[in-house]
Amino acid sequence: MTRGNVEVSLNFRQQVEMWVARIPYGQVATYGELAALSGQAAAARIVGGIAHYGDPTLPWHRVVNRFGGLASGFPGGREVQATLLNTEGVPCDENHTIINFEAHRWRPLL
DNA sequence: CGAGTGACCGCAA
DNA sequence: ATTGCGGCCACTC
Repeated sequence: MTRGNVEVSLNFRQQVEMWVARIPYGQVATYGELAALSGQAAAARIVGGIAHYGDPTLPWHRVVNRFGGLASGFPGGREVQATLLNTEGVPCDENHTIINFEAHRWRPLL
């Protein structure tokens, strides 16, 4: 409600998209993390919905589940997402899971 | 305008 | 160890 504070007035979707846009090159974040950063830790599922219907220009390929596994509905398939991450220096195994996931995980507090 | 669905997460049998 | 279920918000049909 704080008129001077823009973040509070933004909706959940807006905040999620903002956080996704802030994910740096070569790092990844989880749906739950983005949901928590947006104020609703239990709304991780909504983040997936936003990824599907939201702004496609955002780096959604840097968003994965808590296990470091790639998304199932990524445009082009998980193979494409794995290739994109690999290009950024984030290797994935044959199971479409990020290798050394914790090491590449983005830390907003950092 | 109402209801269903979704690229998830955490906990309980 | 695996399976099943509830919860949250936004968007589509």
